[in-house]
Amino acid sequence: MTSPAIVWLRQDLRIADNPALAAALATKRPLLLIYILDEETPNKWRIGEASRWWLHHSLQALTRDIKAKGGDLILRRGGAELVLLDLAREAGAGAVFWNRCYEPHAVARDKALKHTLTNQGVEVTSCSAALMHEPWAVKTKSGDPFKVFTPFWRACLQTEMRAPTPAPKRLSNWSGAIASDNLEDWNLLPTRPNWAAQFDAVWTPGEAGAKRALDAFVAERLQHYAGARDQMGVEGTSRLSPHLHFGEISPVQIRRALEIALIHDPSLQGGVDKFLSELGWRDFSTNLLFHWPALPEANWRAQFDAFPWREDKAGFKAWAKGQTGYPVVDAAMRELWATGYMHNRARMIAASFLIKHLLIDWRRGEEWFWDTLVDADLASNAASWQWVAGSGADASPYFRIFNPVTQGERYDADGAYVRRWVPELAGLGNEFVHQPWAAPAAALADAGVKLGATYPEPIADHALARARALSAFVGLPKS
DNA sequence: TTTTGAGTTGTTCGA
DNA sequence: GTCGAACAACTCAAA
Repeated sequence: MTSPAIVWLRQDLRIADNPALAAALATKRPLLLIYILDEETPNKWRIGEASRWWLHHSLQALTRDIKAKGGDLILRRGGAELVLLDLAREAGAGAVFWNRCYEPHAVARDKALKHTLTNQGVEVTSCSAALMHEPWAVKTKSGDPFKVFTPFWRACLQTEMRAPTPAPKRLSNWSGAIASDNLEDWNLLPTRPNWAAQFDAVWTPGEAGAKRALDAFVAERLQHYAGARDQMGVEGTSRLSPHLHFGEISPVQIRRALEIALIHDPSLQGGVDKFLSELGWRDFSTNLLFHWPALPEANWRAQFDAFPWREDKAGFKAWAKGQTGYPVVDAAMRELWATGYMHNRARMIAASFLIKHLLIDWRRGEEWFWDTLVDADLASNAASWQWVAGSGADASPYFRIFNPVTQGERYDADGAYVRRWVPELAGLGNEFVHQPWAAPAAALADAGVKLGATYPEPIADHALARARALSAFVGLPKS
């Protein structure tokens, strides 16, 4: 019996355009496909609760897809390095393939594993699959990684990108007997209470679901993406982020689909350019994490180490539960809780509120998002929170403090977003739905709103909070 | 080495 | 209601 090639699937839960899988198939060895759930290796950024829900369904879909092509997916739980070495020994594997991850712990783990396996005579091949460009492929003229997005993206656009690989027709499975865990035994799904009850209606994890989401986006929303992406009450965004995070679809596949759509309809150019640059931000964030591994834990700009963050347990709790008294902030946080997702603009508004109105450390927000987002991604999450805080690369200037009322009126003008997620305010007219405290008593009574009873009073005064944040930022040491 | 132009997403104030 | 300026100074990237 020919010794098998192990394909270790991680954040690449797809069959099409999976370079590691394609490379393994090209060796003509029989395949041993494995996914490892590692809850043993110490890691502050272990997979969050909402992401566990996604992972369960994604693995279910992947197993189905692999079996349909004559293969099988082996599930194992434990410390990833030990599990993989054991499996390689058990199966007498001659080669191991994986697609690269870029989180600091994954980079270190993979490097050690490659060394050990190679010393044991097992050939190791790692591939590029998750990004448009590897983090070391796009550099400034002086050879340093970019710290500003726009020149980074310009350089990306001038750098050759790999072509997507087609889906294999058959997966030649290794015939040896290998035990697999039962997915159900991993207890990835929430119970008591099942807070993910609404997730099913919103999401279809898996490669087929990702493809459908992309097709629907291209057909229905790409045309008006550049403007509609900011409207919180409208489905104007792609909602591909969780599919991308788990690797159910790749940015290279997406770019190919956009190029094809563009050939048929040149008027899509604006939407295509805008959406590609959003994928560029995903690459940029991963680059930052790769080159500055402390990004999730430490201020990228060290002068923020002196920032006078407040301890405010009650404020944090009100924020997390969507009870701040600012309708658009509360809608955002409740959308997150109900669906594991938050609209992009709402993320900026909610994050700005926590950091600048409540003066709570961005890392508290980062942890909350990590646990509650189905698209939680170490690089994007850390880079984006630092961007809002002003402590990050190419960050928002300190005086940019979102006004939740103005933002609501501009990007949720008809109040649809607030009414959907904060139904106790649904009866208020458009002029007060973003600022119920300004409504006359009669309007509140008509709408059945009792401030402080059916909906909270604002937990911070915008003008005061803004002034406080500005003075805190001005007090920071220079450079 | 020095210089130069530019830098995701905003708000407020006053004319 | 609308519009432009101020909000600061710094860092980055390339010439």
